[in-house]
Formats: sequence, structure tokens, C-alpha cells
Amino acid sequence: MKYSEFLLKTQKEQPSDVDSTAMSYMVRSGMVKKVSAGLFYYMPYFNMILRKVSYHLRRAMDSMSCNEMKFPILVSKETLEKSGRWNAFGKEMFKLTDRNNVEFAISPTNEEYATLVAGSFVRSYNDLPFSIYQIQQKHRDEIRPRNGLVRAREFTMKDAYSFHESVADLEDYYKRMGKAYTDFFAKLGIKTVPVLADGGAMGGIYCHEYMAIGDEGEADIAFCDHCSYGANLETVECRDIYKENTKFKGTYKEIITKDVKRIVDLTSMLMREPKDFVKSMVYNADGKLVMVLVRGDREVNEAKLAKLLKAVSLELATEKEIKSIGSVMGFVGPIGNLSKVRIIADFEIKAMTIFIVGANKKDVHFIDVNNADFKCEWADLRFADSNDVCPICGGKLNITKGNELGHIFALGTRYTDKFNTTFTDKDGKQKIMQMGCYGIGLERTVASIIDQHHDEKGLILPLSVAPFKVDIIVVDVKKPEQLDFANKLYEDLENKEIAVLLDDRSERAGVKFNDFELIGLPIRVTVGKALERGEVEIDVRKTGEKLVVKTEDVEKTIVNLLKKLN
RNA sequence: CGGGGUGUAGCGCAGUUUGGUAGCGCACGUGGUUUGGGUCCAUGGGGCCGGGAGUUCGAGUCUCUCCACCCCGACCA
Repeated sequence: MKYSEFLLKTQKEQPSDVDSTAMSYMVRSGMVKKVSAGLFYYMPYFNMILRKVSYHLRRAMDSMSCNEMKFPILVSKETLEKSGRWNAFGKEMFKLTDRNNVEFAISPTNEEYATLVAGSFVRSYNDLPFSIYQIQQKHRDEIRPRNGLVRAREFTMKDAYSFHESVADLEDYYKRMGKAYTDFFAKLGIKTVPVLADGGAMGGIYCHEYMAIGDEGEADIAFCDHCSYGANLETVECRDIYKENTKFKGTYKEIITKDVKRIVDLTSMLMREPKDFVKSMVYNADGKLVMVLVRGDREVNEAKLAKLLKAVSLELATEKEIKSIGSVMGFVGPIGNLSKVRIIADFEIKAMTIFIVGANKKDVHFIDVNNADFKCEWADLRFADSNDVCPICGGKLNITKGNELGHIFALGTRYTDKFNTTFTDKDGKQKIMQMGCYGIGLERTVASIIDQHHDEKGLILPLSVAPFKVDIIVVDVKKPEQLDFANKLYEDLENKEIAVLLDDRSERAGVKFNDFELIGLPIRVTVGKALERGEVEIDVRKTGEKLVVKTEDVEKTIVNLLKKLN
């Protein structure tokens, strides 16, 4: 490709509304342009990188004997209701209606179709296992799109689905797919770690997220120092290591706290720390009201709560609902004449002796409350932090940020049950298939490559994803000998299947050098004044290595450098 | 959905307080200059000042309204 014919416009200035380093480089290097919230133009250079990523992804899927196909993007309400996801995915899906008033969703992922495909093609165990995948645009009506391409409303997803005759076979395939994911990300130069995660709307037996480590990551992940344990922070179990302490039982009394609802305001008023409070929050779980207690400086872990209650929908109660249990918003607590409400407290509260809670009356709190002053169930309801220990071995937990690039699920019969997807087993009996699904977000993957491979001047693309391996810079395009030599080299390299960007623009050398560094191609060949001595210069972006080579040795040198970079 | 903010040239912004010919930098065109690290000089083009309604002799600026986008929150009961 000649730069003069390539639609690539870089910019010097920092874009104003980007919130991540990767996004800033993507905009400056002319890769993407935002159209509206969470929607982007993918400009040619970015599109080429995406194609490189897809290429490696297809090879990874090939290695898993996974068959590429394509599902419709529209899925009917009827189909999604069968799996229960019309509601479970809910507002996250874009929905539309056809001229006959049939409702559809623009698919957020395709378990339903995959299951239907399995049902219609698999007759007996002889057809199993099999797996299918597609690389397709996905649409999600995100609450708030952010972080550029990391949380967009439209994105490219590789979604794969596998079907098995037994759980053992599923688990074997799941493990191998995990390995294929790790290798795939490594091929792109991304450091990832698999962590145990929460299935959310997908459901299933268990699942792992593939997290790219990065300071600007959206998710918190925890690792153990000693064993190989790694998990999304929201799933990390906090052990019940607390002994009930009833020392100051029954000593509580009312205090007036007029117009003070928030804990921060109460702390200054009462000269206490947030951890001297117990927060009481009322949730509506599938229509039932539940009061949840956590220490004042903690946050309720809704994923854990939903799991405990086996709730599909979980929301904070409204003011009206709080009234209905005999309390007042802002002054909720576990002590008093409360009706129709289950009270669940975090384990940690067991050890608390004198603390503050709402008194279920406007402008009143109780002070010096003991955990034995009310009845409740105990459970693990909070987020773990770095003071918690590894739930497997008891080692020290480290907490860091990461971005979820891939997510694999051992679904079991979560979907195949609903669609009655059966096969005839060896014994002649009909059995339900075991299923797994495996996703990767492509744009996020590119963002993580950039996040992990850049310097202050721009990108440093790994060879595996660089759309061009070599950038030939013609210092002075008005000198025919420079242009001729560059053109010849360009053709020779292209004939060897080495993709080249030939910078033949009539810009000053500095502009071309800066663009080379910004867009991050691996090798720069400078055709300039040294050509008079029969020499050109070669720069390696990643290592900073600089070579001066004879014109007749250029090709050989490039081939060798590329081998070394690989 | 709640709170806050911003909409002015392709991009980044000033101008709005106090109404009076729409500006700056980058980018772009032309001429020259320079030529191995984003040259310099001159000159030019480009705007429904987010949309609508109003107040006014006159609105980018004031009022009302709608829209879009951004940030924070959406559990702090």
C-alpha cells in the first residue's frame, strides 16, 4: 500500500473526550472515529488490525476443530423466551418489531440458535462432540457505553458453542479451549490470566474470564500468592472466621439524627468511623423484600446475594416498599416491629459489639447496638479485599485491575434442557446434550494489545497483528533515485508476501518518522541521503535497534529481522 | 433513570458575565521558503454558534423548550 493512496489521517492533538490510553492512541493514529455514544467508524488501518486478529482467532478455532458458520442477527422473542433470556437479558437487548408485530431482539449472543442447530443436526452420540462458531457483530444497549471500544453498543464477537455426550467430555473440551485462548492471546502479545467468574445472565455450571491485566481495566480481579487461584473479585468467597461476641447485648439506645441519612454525614455528627455502622439495605428479589446488613464501610455484593436468594431479578426496594415493611427510607435497621421481611447479615457483623443502625423511625438511629440485639441469618454478602485470604489455601490475596477479553462457560444443560436437545446414546436411550460456550470480544482485544504495547511516541504493534511489516520512508520524493529505489524494494518485498507501507507523501521527513512511530509498524526503512553511498537505514520500532545496510543487503536484513521479531 | 457538565469550521478551544459585523491554534488550498525529527512567511477557503419558539431595532450571548454528547452515580438505606 502506498501511503499517498491510503485513507489514514493521524492527528497530533489529544482527543478531548477519550478516557483511556488505548483509546487516545486509537483516535490519534486515525484508527477509529466516534459516531455517537458507543458507536464508531472503524477506519481502514483499524479494520486491517481486526482482520489480523480474526485470522489468528480462526486458526485457534481450527485447532479446536470448531466449524465456522453464521447465525441470523435477529432472534425472535419466542426463541428467547424459551431460554428465559428475553427477561434475563432484558433492557440490554435492542428490540424491534416486524410488520406483522412479531417481536425480535438484535442478538446479544447466540446460545439459543446454537442449541437449535445442535438439535436439528445431531441424531446420535456418533455426531458428538461437535462445535461451531461465528465472528459476528453483536449489539447491546449498554446502560452507559464508555471506555471507547471496551464498552461499545456494537462490537465484534467470536462466539463458539460445543456439544457433548457427557459432562466429562465437556470439561475436557472446556479445558482445551482455555488453553487455546491462552495461546491465542499470547500470539497477539497480550498477557492474560483466566479467572473464575460469575455467570450472570448466561448461567451454567462454572465459567472463566480471560482478563488482560491493565491499570485501566474495568474489573477487579484477585490472585493468590501461594496457589494458582484467580477470580473475579465479585466471586471471591469471604470466609466466616468470626466469633459471635455478645458482650454488650441490650445496651442500645435511641439518638436523634435529624435529616441525616447518609453514613458520611452521621460519622461526623457522632464522631464515629463508617466501620462503626451497620448498613441496612432493603432489596426486592423477584418480588420478595429482603433486608441485608453489611458493615458501614462495606458494599453489598449483589452477585453473591442474588446467588444466595436464587433470584433472577434483584433491585433496591422503593421508598414505598420500605414503608410496607414498617420502616423509613434512610433509617432502616434490623431492630423493631418489622413485618414480612427476611434479614440476612454479613458474617463480619458477628464480631461487632457496639454499632449504629437505623431505628426504622424518621430522624432516629440506635447507638451501641450488639449483634445479639436482633435475629438474622448469616451469610457471605460483601466483596473481598486485600485483607481477606485465599478461599482455597488461605494465602495472601492480591487485587488488581483487568479487562475481560474472553469468557468461557461450561453451561451443562442450561439451554439444552429448555430446548429439549437430545441425542441417542450408546445404550439406545435419549439423553440431553452437555453444552459449552466460548466468547471473545475483538475490539477489546485490540485495545488491550495497544494498552500493553505502546510508548510515549505511539504504538508498538506485535508482528502478528501489524497490517504492514515494513514502513519504507522516502525522505525526499522529489529525488527520482530515492523514489525509484523505494518502489523497487516495495515491489520485491510485496512479491515475498511481506506487507509494506510505502510512505511516498511529499511531507518532510520528520512528519513521516513521527507517523511511523505513532502507528507502530515493526520496521522502518529510511531511503534518504545515504543512498548516494549505496546505503539505507533500518530501524526496529520495538527494540530501538538501528542498522545501516548496503542496498543489496536490505531484503535479506529485513527477512532476518522479521524472523527475530516473530 | 438521578445528578453535574458541554454543544461555536474537520479537530482542539476562546467569545456568553455586560446583546451591536463570529475569532484563535491545528488541519486544508495557493505562492514562496525549508528539506533527515511535526520548517517558516504570505495569502485564501471553510460556520443555519445543536434544533425550535420567544424577548429585542438587533441574539452565539437573554428566556422557554426539545435534542445530542460527556462525566459521576445507579447499593451507601
